[in-house]
Order: sequence, then structure tokens, then C-alpha cells
Amino acid sequence: MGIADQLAVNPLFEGLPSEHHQTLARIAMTRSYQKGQMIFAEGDEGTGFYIIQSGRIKVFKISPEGKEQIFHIFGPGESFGEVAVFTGQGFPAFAEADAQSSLLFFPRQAFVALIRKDSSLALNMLAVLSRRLQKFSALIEDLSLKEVPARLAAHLLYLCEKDLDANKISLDISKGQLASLLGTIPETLSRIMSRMSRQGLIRMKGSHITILDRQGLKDIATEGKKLT
Amino acid sequence: MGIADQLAVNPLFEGLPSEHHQTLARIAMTRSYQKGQMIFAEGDEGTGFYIIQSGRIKVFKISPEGKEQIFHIFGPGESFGEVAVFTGQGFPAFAEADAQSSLLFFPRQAFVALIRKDSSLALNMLAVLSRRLQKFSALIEDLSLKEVPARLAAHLLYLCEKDLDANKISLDISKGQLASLLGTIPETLSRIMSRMSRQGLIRMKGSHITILDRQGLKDIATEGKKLT
DNA sequence: AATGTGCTTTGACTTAAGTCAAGGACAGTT
DNA sequence: AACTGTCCTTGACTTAAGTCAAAGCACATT
Repeated sequence: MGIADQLAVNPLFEGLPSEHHQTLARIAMTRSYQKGQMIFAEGDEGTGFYIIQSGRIKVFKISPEGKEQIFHIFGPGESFGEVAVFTGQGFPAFAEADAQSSLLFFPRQAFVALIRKDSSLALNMLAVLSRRLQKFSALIEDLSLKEVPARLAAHLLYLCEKDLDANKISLDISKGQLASLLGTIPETLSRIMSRMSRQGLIRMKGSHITILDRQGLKDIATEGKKLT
Repeated sequence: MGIADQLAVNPLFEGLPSEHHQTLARIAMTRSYQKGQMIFAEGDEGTGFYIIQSGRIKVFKISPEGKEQIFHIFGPGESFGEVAVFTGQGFPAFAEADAQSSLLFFPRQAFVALIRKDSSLALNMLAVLSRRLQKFSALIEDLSLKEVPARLAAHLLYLCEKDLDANKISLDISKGQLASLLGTIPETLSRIMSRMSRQGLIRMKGSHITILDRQGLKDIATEGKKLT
């Protein structure tokens, strides 16, 4: 499948006339990254943004003490780094390949020129950024208003909806990374997961989790219900 | 000054041809709110967005236990509620007038139609949302990676840069609200402020704060330096 | 099968920050 | 000046979650 065809099914570009997909394919550059390789650092000049063809990208920040907060883990079809394109300032976070990844890079100037010409593209981009803003709102809400068990419960329910695989979840990231995504540390996550197991809310087998009591998790996620 | 002239100096609309300012002025509706009056609730359908003419608007979320996290306090010239316009979903948070306020309301359909026609408007909107995303990133970073003294120190330095009034800050919001903005509670904020006073970092007199040791605050805000 | 390396779990302890409850301070009103 | 309500501060206590350290597992490699 050519690049233009990939772009045609991307939320950012869907609904655009296909000659625009051609144009976009022409300005895009393919870049490959090894697992662990850095794509950009916080503060780097935002010369363009990326779409993931394959692999997985982690966007995060680091505290002076070295603790990391993962903002998002992006997979194929998703884009990142757009913010810097429109603010004209540097990237606001770090991005690193979490697995061998292949990315499409869209240089800033060329992309802005295209957006100027095609307002549908602009509206798609507005939708993507707005949705991200919503996600961030949810994360802020969770971090400041909820405790770790609630965040974990919400995340598990989210995963299981996404995979819609009945009640079985298989984590595709390490538990350490999940901890960072939830704004906590591995030890705390581990303890809370075993509490949940003990209470019969979930069953855990390595990276395989089964949800046993969906309502119980919901109560912890949304009501102020406590985990004993 | 007419509405069109106000719009011309707004970051969202600057650089647009003045006939567009006229059009925008025509689709905008003026709405007034009393202090404490709700503008929209989380989940309400996003039928449009707002620009503040005068007054102050608080955007926030509430936990099941009633604790509130303020996301942002917006003042004259700033806009809010845009996200729902582009996601098509409901508003992701609550908005309430923090003082008697006069707002301009832009209905969704009319505004999207306009954006479709004028790509400069789209780019301005992208810039506004991108900057908000950056702010949110910073807030997430603070909430998960820093403790309250660091957040407070950073906020004080930010206020004093904004007002650029040497080292004097006068809080225009209550300390309770500041606490919520920093993701904590009034008691904790109060204790930390008095610790900062005792250490000679700031002087406090009601809602008047003087920064005595800028470097000391910076160390607490960015380095992992502790407040004894 | 044995070794090693990198997760994950568990335990004992510390600490930041929240809760609850009681006073103070202050501004506006009568 | 006394009153009232609101906001702010302080103290004693509780608790969630982080730190440090030691096993335990699991998987890949030799």
C-alpha cells in the first residue's frame, strides 16, 4: 500500500480529495527508529510533526529527580508533535520509540502551506487537537481529584472497551510503564493490583488481566468508593 | 468600541480581513452572567464557544466528593469552550462566572462555516488550541511530578513575570481558588506559604505578596530543592 | 539445565498532604 | 462600634502513596 493510501484512511486526512493525499505523500519523509531511540527532546525546535506507520511511540516528561510521567503512548495511525507546529515554540515533551518504529515526518512549512489551502484539513486537525485536549482534561482530573485505585480501575475499563474482547485484557506495555501512565510508581501499582485481585475484582496472570467484577471497578473509578 | 473592533485585536481573529470581523460580529451574541452563575456544565452539548468581553470565568471539574480542580481562570479577550465545537461531543468541564461577566457567544454552525472559508482563522484557532495543550502539559507535569511547594513557587514566579511589577504580586483570586488551581486545598497552601515566609522567600500581607528571594523560589520550582 | 538481566512483588518505613475542628482576621452592614 | 458572614490560618491527627531494600519470577542466551 502506497503512502497516499495510508494517509487516506488517517483521521487527519480522511475526507480530503485524493490529489491532496498525493501532495501529502510527496512532502512526507519516512524515518525509522530503534527501540529506545529519541525522536525529539523537550525544547527542541518543532520543525514538523509525525504520523506512526508502525511501532509505538512514548511521549513523556521527566522530573529533576528522574521520575517520568508518560503523557501518551501512540500507536500506528496516530500523530504526535503537532502542537509545536502551530505554536512555533519548541516541543513541550520528550518522544521516544518504545519499539522499532517507522514514522512519516511532515515538515512544518510545507504542511502549514497545505492547511492554508485546504480548510477541511484544518478542521480535521482541529478535531484531533480538540480530542487530545479532552484526554488531557481527563488526565488532569484524574491526577488531581482521584487516587490511584480509581485511575487504575478507569484505565482497565477503558482498555477492555477498546479491545472489546469480553473481559480479557492483555497489557501491551510493561507494568512499570502503566504505572508512569497513571502517574504513580511500579510498587504502588503492584500493591493496588493485588488488592484488587484479593477482592475478586480482577484476576491477574502476568500481563493478562481478566475483569471479574465490572460494576465493582466502575464504582471505584467513578463513585468515591474505596478499595479496602 | 464596536464588537468588530474588539474582535480585530483578539488573538483568534487578528490578521483577518476586516470584513470577516464584521461577519463575526454579526454571528456573535452577547450574554451576561452574574457572579456564581453557571455558563455550561460538563457533558452539556457544545453548541458554540465564548469570548470574554469583561469579567472572569472559571473552568473546572468536580470530584464525586465535591473537591474541585480549577483548570483555568480566563479573563477579558480569552476564549473558552472551543474544544466541544470541534469534537462534536459535550463540554468536558464546567464553566462558571467568577465575577459579573459579559461574554460573546459564537454558535457552532456559523463559526465552522466561517472557518471553512478562511484558513487564517483556522490557523489562528490551531495556534490557540496548541497553546492550551502546552499549558495542560505543564499542569499534568506539575501535578504528577512536582509537589505543592514547587507548584506554588512556579506559579508565583509566573504571576510576577506577567505583572512584571518588580517583585510585588497582588492575587486577584482568593487563596482558596489558588489552592484549587494548584491542585491542593486551602489548608495546605496556607501552611506552605507560611513556611515560605518563615524562610524569607516571600513576604505576605493579605492578598499582597512580595518576592524576596527569586532564586530561592526558582530552585524550589525547577530543581528538586526542598522547602524545610 | 544453568546463568544472568530486567521486570515485578513484598515488606518495613517515611513523608507529603489531606481531614477535622477550632480560632482569627477582615470587610461590609446595620 | 458591634455584628455577621466569609475566608484564612493553625493544630492534632490520619492516610495514601512514595522510598529503600530484598526477594522472587520469567524469559532469553549460552
